[in-house]
Amino acid sequence: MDHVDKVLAQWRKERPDLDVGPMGLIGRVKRLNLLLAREMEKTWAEHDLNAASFDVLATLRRSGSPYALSPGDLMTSTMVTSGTMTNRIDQLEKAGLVERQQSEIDRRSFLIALSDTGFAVIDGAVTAHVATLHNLVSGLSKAEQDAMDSMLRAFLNE
Amino acid sequence: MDHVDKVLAQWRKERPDLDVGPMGLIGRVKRLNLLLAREMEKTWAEHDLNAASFDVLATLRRSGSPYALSPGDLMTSTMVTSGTMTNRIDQLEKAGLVERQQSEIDRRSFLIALSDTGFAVIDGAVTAHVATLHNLVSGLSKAEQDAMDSMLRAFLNE
DNA sequence: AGAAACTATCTTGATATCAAGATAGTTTCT
DNA sequence: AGAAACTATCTTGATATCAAGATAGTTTCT
Repeated sequence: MDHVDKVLAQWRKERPDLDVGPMGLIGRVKRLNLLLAREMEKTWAEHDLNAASFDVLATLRRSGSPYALSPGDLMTSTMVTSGTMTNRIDQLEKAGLVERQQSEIDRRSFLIALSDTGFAVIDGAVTAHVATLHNLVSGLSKAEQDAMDSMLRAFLNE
Repeated sequence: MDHVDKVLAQWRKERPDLDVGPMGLIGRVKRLNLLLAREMEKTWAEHDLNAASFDVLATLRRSGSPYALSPGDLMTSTMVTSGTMTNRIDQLEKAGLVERQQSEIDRRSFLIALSDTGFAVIDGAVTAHVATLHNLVSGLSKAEQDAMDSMLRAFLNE
């Protein structure tokens, strides 16, 4: 009888006309997401990063050499708006983790490149982050993890 | 080969030393949550509500007659801070959906009560919301839904 | 060549949230 | 009774985000 079960019980009493079954599943997805986000934040904080800055640095790092993308590419990958991306880049630049490089061919555009410090920071943070992820899924067997992943895929592609 | 698979492929190339398996599962939980949240927002918007206001009104409605709780109780149920709750209540009061009632016994405290309009609005919104939830899970069979719910429970209780 | 349409990025103003602290009232202890 | 500790709620100041629009530069079309 967790929090979600209590909510369902309340609705069944107050609104017996509704079939609230799917609310349990969807409520648990939300809670799991929240729990996972909180745990991951802790690891990032140990490297002086947060969800936003980790997101940008990791996108640059995994894009491979020369570890540079345009703000537009970063917006697409991270699914934030242009205003948000400008703000994120400003802060990362101020912290010395990335630098803006003017494009030679199109003077409207920039490349956002990892600095040497930025590269070192994100490499350390990713290593720790992956270790945290292993911890987070350790309560499920490998088979359960695979089953859950398959179902999530099915859910996402419907 | 969805977005998450592409991210994993990039990491495997750039950081072959890391076992990024769990990143797929956790990344899909995040994306599913985002997708679900977006769909639910649409239904709420049709009733002039958003996640925050639906959250508060639904908590009051399912608490049963007399549909009134203290700000402290609402904070616990909805997991937001006191400043956030004050702001939410201010707006709901301005919209005429709830009213603040001074407690007779403890003059520090209030009860936040659904107004008649508030009751009608949340009852209509919940009915539509539950229909949306049924739509969202319709891609999975009943058996799959149950299996996924069990695994989410296991994950949450570890 | 020059106008119109398009593109890349940044700026502005508004919103929801949080952390920390303020305020007002209540309970406990001596 | 009065002080100390506690409680319930609100206020303040800071942050990240978004939507809309501004700015500067590029491409396409005639």
